[in-house]
Amino acid sequence: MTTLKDVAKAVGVSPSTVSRALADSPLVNRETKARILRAAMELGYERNEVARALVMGISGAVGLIVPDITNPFFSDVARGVSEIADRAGYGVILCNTDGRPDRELSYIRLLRRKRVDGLIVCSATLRASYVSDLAAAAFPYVLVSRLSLEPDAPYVITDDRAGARLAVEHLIDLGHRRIAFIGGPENVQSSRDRMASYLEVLAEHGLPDVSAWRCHTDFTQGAGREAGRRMLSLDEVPSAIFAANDVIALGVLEVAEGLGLPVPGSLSLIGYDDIRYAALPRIQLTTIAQPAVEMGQIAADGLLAAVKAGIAPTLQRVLAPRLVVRSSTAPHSE
Amino acid sequence: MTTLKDVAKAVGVSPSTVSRALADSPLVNRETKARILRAAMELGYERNEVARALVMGISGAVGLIVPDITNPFFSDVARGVSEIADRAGYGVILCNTDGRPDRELSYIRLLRRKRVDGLIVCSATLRASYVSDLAAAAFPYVLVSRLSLEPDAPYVITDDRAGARLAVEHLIDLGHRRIAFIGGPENVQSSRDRMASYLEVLAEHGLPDVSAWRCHTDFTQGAGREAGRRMLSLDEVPSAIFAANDVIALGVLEVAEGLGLPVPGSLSLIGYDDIRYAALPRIQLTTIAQPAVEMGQIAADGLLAAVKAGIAPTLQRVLAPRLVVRSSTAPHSE
DNA sequence: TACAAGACTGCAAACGTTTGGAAGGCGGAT
DNA sequence: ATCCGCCTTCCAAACGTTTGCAGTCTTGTA
Repeated sequence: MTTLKDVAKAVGVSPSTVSRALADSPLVNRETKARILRAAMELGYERNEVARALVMGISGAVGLIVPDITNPFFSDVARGVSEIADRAGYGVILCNTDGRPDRELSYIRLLRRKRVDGLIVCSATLRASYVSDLAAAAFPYVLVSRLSLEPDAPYVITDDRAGARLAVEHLIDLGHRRIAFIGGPENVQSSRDRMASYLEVLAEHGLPDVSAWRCHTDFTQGAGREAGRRMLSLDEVPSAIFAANDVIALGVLEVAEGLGLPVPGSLSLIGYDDIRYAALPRIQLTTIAQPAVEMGQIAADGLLAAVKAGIAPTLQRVLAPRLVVRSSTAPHSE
Repeated sequence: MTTLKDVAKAVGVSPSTVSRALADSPLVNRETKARILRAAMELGYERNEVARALVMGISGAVGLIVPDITNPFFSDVARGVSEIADRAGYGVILCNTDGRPDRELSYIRLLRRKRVDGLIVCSATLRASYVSDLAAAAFPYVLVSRLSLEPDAPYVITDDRAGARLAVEHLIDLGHRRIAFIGGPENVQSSRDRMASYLEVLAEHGLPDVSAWRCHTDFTQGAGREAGRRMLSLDEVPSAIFAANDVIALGVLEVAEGLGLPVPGSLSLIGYDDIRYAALPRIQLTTIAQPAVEMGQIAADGLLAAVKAGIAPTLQRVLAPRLVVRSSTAPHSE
């Protein structure tokens, strides 16, 4: 690879002049600048960003930590982050944790060793001690869609309690009284919030809390199938299920139909996230929409702004979830 | 951040000794090594990978260039790449090109400036001159799922002609004779191959090539809707559509049902890729499966092996596509 | 003629590592 | 007593930039 020095030698100037010329500094003569630019082009010079990062103390990259890029919600977030980062000339380093705290931690370490300029974490579990470490080290980061216990961590989330409320109240409005909830992992804040809100709304309407009708599980289709199968083969089967995300809901949909329980005929089903595939005509899943791409954009924006200003990100943004009624929910008739 | 020097000072040795100790070199005394390790721990030392990258000439990162991470096929590939890269301690830098050649080029440049150790490109268009540049510069890269014109580029693909043949022959076996094809972008090799194979199989069976029944478009749902709408409002409407990927197929599915053409009752529909959502009970899209995660893994494996060995990747792997018959295709009855 | 100012350019240090070679100390063999 | 070799450690250069400071040269002014 050709270096600054090579260009300098070719033109007959010092490396520092080349550096300045390429940075378009007013300190260097127009004509020399032109000669340098031409030579750089001819030699196919490409600045070595790692050398630059070393001296400048900035790497031009941010880390993006997600549980699973394969989940449409997170690929949307990634998309949003990537758009903003690109525009600012930053690279995005992608990490999949599968929700495992040990992997989160080792990723964080890797990324910090790589001296990324900031971190976007969509994977935080509740007791993610590394989040406090980040805060303590004044390392720039933003949490997306998942909170940790760190008191004033910067974040971009939607209001999970409000979202869950929308979902459960929608089912109640339709006349359902046997409403089940399939949550995500217990150590994920948003998952707990949705559960809490579910219980709250139930109580407000004088509906009983049946423990067999609620559970925590994983945010995957397989987990949805499993939990769905369990609940739908209960003696007293729920007439509606609120799943903590769309992927789980699709799993439930699968087993419900398999068990001869048409949706929404015999079972109303509502999801969360409004992933793209929830809108398919054959699916038409009623759900709570979260603006995933936008969340990624906002997080990246906030992070990069702070990084550039050399301060810690401060944004704490709570977006409003939105009920999207499609045809996986129907009035309860018995 | 604490540096090697800080640790050295704390222990009372030279930085080089610390460096060797942390690399577990046999050149340093057991006892000193222990002291150094302890001090490093206490000081919270984290090696600066960018400094290391500068001197070692390797960055510990690979670039992954995809058209759109939001497309399940590519998020699966990303997943596969990420798994392998992680295991080897490499970072993955994600780039979305939206299929635009200018963005591909600028990403390649960015990544080369960042001195990534290798590149996995899922986004190559046919005349991607940068691919030849990579080859010329002996820069390690692997093409995934998309070929360029570069003669012996390393790649991991599935046999697109065979896949398309499976699809079209399946439709013909079902008795269809009015078979349409909605392709991807014309400048994408796999897209052209599928088209070519479609025409070939048609000819082999003495079926006419009706130009209104085939087109190139984008690999998106919107494009699928549009093309589908056009073809399904023709005077002579096809009885079966072969879409060049599942995302397009889902778009077609959407408009077909909207136009009162039940699938597979009035229209048989077959896709390509076998994305996760094609298997949903409500969707049950017949399709040609490509092992996306595995393709990512193979590509990353081959790339990293070559990078470590200091040679150019040589793998040219053609995987077999597989027909997955579900219920979006049915015998033609007229 | 001398001097100041301004416009360029070069020198050298710094960023935090790795690593080849030199150097120091020590024990054992001659 | 001398020498050799081994074990351990250090020195210094190198990776490719950026940038404060100092230097040079030109030009205009007193």
